[in-house]
Amino acid sequence: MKPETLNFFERVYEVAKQIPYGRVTSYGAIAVYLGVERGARMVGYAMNNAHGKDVPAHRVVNRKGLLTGKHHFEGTNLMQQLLESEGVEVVENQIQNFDYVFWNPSDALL
DNA sequence: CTCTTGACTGAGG
DNA sequence: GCCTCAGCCAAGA
Repeated sequence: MKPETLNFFERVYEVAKQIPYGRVTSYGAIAVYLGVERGARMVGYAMNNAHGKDVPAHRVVNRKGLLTGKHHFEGTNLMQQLLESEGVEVVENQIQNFDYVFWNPSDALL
């Protein structure tokens, strides 16, 4: 697999798929890992297109650990349920102990 | 080609 | 710590 040949979206998917169980990361972290430090929004944009793929989009939140993309999931709290089923505590769309469950691709895939 | 729209982020008040 | 503003890049109309 040559990431350079993959489309931006596909690269985002590859990173998202590598997020460990029970962990989460941010759009910005993925963007930085992809070399597009200013492309955090593009990551979210890609996630929108990730629907229907094997991409754990529920493990990707904004830098505050807020489930800003929950409205893109079915129902009103599916995203939160998925996270809690993995052991991630979520209250009011806000991930608890965010620093603890946060997974930095640039650090893990170093 | 130009304009709008975001699942974002960092800086400033 | 919260709110607002502006920059950011890609895709679609």
